[in-house]
Amino acid sequence: MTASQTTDLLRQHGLRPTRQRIALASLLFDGHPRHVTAESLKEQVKASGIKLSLATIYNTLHQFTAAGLLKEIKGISDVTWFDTNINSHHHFLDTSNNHLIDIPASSITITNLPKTPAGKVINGVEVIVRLTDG
Amino acid sequence: MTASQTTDLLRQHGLRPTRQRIALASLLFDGHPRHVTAESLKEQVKASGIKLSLATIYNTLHQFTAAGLLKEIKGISDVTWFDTNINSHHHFLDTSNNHLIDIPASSITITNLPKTPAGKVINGVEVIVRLTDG
DNA sequence: TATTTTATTTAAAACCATTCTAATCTACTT
DNA sequence: AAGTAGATTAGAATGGTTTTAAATAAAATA
Ligand SMILES: [Mn+2]
Ligand SMILES: [Mn+2]
Ligand SMILES: [Zn+2]
Ligand SMILES: [Zn+2]
Repeated sequence: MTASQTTDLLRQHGLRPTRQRIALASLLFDGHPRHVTAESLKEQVKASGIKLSLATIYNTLHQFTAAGLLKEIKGISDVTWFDTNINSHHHFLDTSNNHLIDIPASSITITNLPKTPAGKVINGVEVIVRLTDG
Repeated sequence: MTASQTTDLLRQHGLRPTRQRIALASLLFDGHPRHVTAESLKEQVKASGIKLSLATIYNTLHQFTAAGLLKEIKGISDVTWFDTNINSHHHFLDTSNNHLIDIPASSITITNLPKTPAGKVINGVEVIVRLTDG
């Protein structure tokens, strides 16, 4: 993607094409799917000779997410949960009150799973069904 | 569960039946399934008039987990991930290197899902397939 | 273009869940 | 009862993330 295409993309999403956003957008939206953390992106940025603050990386990742350019992988929440149900099962996560409700393992079927990468083995499957009010 | 049954349970799992562990075990293993965080458990403990430190709650939750009495709900990891793939899809999480690999949404089927609680609506489904070496 | 307005960036501090440290205390063994 | 290994604790440290507030840059206006 050229610099001017990146600029257009940002403008189309209501974001000023600053030097920092252009740098991050051109790293992120190169056509290949990517999964990044703020730290991993900071390292890529550093490797490419650009200097920008970690706060800007966080700001930008959240702005790109709000604009629909990225999706945050949410997981269960930012605190560690412990479960007295030690059998394999899954969860509803009620985001209105942060409560978990069990879903029996038998409710979920995995079909056509891509083959696991060579030398790897499946260690567990965790399904989170997110609930909101309404 | 009586105090002596709780004591037995702890001993059976190689844990000394201390006052603190007995208190936490009797709150946790009352026969009803529970999902707790260190903070939520601290509040229950406090409400029941027992005094013990947050460090002990963390220690005990991890010891109970190591003993197989609890299961930790792991989520994706302790850092926030952002994904350039904004379509609905799922992930392998390779725990040996903390890398994510996409799994198409079509690979996962949900069947016999318990009915969503009244007034709630499903907002998203996230599946994490955990991989280890071997 | 020069000026003004508004949004953005940044370093540093704050935040918050969790872990660590090291001193004290307790359960078990002899 | 004494000794020892293990457990608890307050408080400090850690690490990812957010906030603050001052400096800078982009857009709008003249
Ligand atoms: Mn966030
Ligand atoms: Mn843990
Ligand atoms: Zn559960
Ligand atoms: Zn993905």
